Amino acid sequence: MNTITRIGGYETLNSAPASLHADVVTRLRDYLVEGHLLPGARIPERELCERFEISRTPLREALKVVAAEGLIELLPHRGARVRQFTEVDIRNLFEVIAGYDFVAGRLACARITDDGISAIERLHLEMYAAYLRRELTDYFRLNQMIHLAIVDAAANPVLSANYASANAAIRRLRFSANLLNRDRLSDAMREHEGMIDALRRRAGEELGLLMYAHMQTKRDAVCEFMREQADAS
Amino acid sequence: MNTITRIGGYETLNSAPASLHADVVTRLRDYLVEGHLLPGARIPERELCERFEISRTPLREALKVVAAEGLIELLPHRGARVRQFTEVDIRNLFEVIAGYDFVAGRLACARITDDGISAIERLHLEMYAAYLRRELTDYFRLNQMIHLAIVDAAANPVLSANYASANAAIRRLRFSANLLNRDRLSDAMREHEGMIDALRRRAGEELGLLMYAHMQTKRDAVCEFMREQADAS
DNA sequence: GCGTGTATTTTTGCATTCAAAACCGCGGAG
DNA sequence: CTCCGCGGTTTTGAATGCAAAAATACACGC
Repeated sequence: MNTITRIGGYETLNSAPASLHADVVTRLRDYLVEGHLLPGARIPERELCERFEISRTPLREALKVVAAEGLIELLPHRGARVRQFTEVDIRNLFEVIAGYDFVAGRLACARITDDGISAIERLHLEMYAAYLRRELTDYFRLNQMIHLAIVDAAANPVLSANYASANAAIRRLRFSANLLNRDRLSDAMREHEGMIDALRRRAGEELGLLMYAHMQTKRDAVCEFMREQADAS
Repeated sequence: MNTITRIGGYETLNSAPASLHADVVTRLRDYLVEGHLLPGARIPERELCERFEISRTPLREALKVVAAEGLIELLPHRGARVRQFTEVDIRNLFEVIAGYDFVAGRLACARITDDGISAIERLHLEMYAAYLRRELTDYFRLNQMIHLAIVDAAANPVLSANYASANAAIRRLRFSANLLNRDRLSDAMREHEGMIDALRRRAGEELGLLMYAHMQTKRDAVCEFMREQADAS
């Protein structure tokens, strides 16, 4: 028998067969992150009930939770809408995520195993290969995996949960931004080189600051991209 | 007429007459933070319904949201319990909060007005006075206000919301820890002196690192306190 | 033809209902 | 005496129902 699946207490990351409620929250979040609904679109309660084969009550509970996470917004008597992130929203999110990366870098150096370092080095090499081949999908995926691996190495479930939540909001956006800012890739690669080096030396303070600066740079790149998009339209 | 009260999108901090749902979430959170229920205690659904004069549906929606925040945990078919924070939980929370403080310090220096700095300096002096008089309640309250003021000065609603949420979990605990670790107060005061000085010079990088280190120190003090408490029982 | 006021439909928010699972007290077996 | 099992009660989780608000359709006046 599996262990009890606690909800709250940051245990929802378990892949255990969670309760219906937790399951619905996860499915709803994924559905949104995968971009089936356009930003600003009304969320069709009735339709999602049919899709998930549940009644309105559990769906509405999930909507409130996802709204609290910031993926959607609830307009009184007007239903739920897919959150429209402005440039300022994204900027704010990146600044918080940069803080998570800072903490992750510091703690990871203190807590990661040698095998953990090797694993991240391998990911880094793979990412470098993808960079050379200009395979942006792989590059992006590996990039994400490296950051996640460092966050996980910090061995702090609270950090991991918050990081995941904040990232959900910007995942899609970041990909498009990377796509259109190819020229930024070489800088990002250089920054990653430095990060891996600091990790290898377990220089926590240095890694933390590097990761923070790295995310601030990304923040600026993404925001610039958003402004271009906005101007174009 | 008042503006629309958005929920999600981090607008819930507004003091606007929020929807019933947002209101219930706030009341429930406050009720928990104020410590009316002992950690580990079952949350009496029926009773809270009567207290808040609502039916079970909106209360249960609020329970899921507060569970996602980590204040309570939901045990399938066994109801909601007030979260029992272990020493490890608190340690993890403090590490994340330290990250928020780091970001807040950096951004505040870049964005705060001169008047804002003056206001914080005043709070600092008041806190110093409370420290000299050993008025711990005031000291603690002013301490919190200073940290909050710096976070607000960062002008990042995402940061503010996350900070508030993380702090809710440890507010009570931190107070008891301060109470019993009087000898740590002078160190804390010295650290605060340095922070105010860095803020005055708008030395963001320095302030960020000072605040991070300050919270790490607090983390250790609180965790030590928790271990003592645990050993004593 | 276009804007406006009104009636109808739909959707939302909450209360209530209902089945199922957990709790509880008690009796019996080991 | 302790442990297990069993029926009744309580509590939980989810579906449904219902009133109110919003969206929509539509007719009327300009």
